[in-house]
Amino acid sequence: MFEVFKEYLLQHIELNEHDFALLETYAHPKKLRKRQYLLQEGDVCRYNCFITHGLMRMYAVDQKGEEHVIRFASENWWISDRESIISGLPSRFNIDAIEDTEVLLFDKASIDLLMHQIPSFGKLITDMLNKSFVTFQNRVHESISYNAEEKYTKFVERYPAFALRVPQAMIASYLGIKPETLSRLRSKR
Amino acid sequence: MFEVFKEYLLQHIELNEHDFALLETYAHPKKLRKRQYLLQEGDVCRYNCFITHGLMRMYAVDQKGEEHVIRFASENWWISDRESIISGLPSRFNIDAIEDTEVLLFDKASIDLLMHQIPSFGKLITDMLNKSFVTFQNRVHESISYNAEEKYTKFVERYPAFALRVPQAMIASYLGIKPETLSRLRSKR
DNA sequence: CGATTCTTTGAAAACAGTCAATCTGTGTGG
DNA sequence: CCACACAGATTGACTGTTTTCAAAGAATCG
Repeated sequence: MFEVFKEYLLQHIELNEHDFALLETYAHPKKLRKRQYLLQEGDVCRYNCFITHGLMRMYAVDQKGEEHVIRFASENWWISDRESIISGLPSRFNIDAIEDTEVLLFDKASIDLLMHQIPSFGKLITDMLNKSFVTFQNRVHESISYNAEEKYTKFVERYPAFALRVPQAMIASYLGIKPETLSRLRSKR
Repeated sequence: MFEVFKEYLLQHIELNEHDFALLETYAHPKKLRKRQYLLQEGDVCRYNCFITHGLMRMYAVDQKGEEHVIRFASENWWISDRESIISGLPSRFNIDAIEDTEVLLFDKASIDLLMHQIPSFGKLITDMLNKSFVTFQNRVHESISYNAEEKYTKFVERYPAFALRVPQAMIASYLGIKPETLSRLRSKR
């Protein structure tokens, strides 16, 4: 489990054995079964979560009880409610497992300490935040610029793995359209 | 012009006169007339831009020549194409002034240097990135969860000043709807 | 298998977009 | 100061897309 994380780190930065040992000290492994919550609306998000295996989603539930998927995340991605971690306020979002999933959890204090102790790890985390920012900015761009069909096409191009692994209704939710609409635009080619 | 920036800094962090002097050294003031570009599609974005007076927008233009507003920014906000600054690649976006505007420009090297020399300024910039991230995440959330009328209502609640200062057609573009549609949903109350 | 969940399909209604014309307010040049 | 031009906003009639509700058909899991 930690091996996957080690691989991930090696692909981005250079670390010695001492750094790895330190990182491992603060990593809390956890296994989640399909449908199991990592974070539930109303709770404070305490962990930055690195996914070593599996697939998760972050979503909000509106007044009508409908779910709206904010993002998906699979192996070698981070997921958490940044807003809640930073502010210490209850989250408005849920995070749960779409498949059986294995993660490494790092609480806020650990991340701060590790970023400080291992500057290259700090840079990695900052780069990750920058990338996430750009990803969301692009998502906003696509969301306001394209119609349902174009959004779906772009989603499949960008995330072919998600298109296969995620139930269609959740993809529809992610795109901001109804499952019936997605089914229909898929069927006409 | 720098005074506005100084006020902004004082509201967030504590700095001594030496820090202010250093910041001022690297701040390049610039005046933009209404409709003037700060960044044009295809150019590399070289500056982080702090707005001291006025109002700007960042937008993309699609194949049909239609503009899609990614974000607005006014006094005491930062604007730039982060993706282009970081990567050094040409920007897909335009940034221009909606009103006559005054800004302070900081190139990438200056920001890096200042963040390093003045840790509290570094924290401010990081906090700003975190805030921007959360803002875009929330925008995605609203964009996939609400219909045209709800999006407009929330926009007015969140940005009452923009609702007054920005032409309606640009607000429509920001919300991902047509100007006629916005006009119509405004007129029924 | 049987039960549950996910997907597809149909018909009608609601919503948003298109195109064209008109209206409004602003600012400019004569 | 007026007349005009121009950009922005509104309105109408129509088209097209997406949602809604309901039912039936697959697929998956214990």
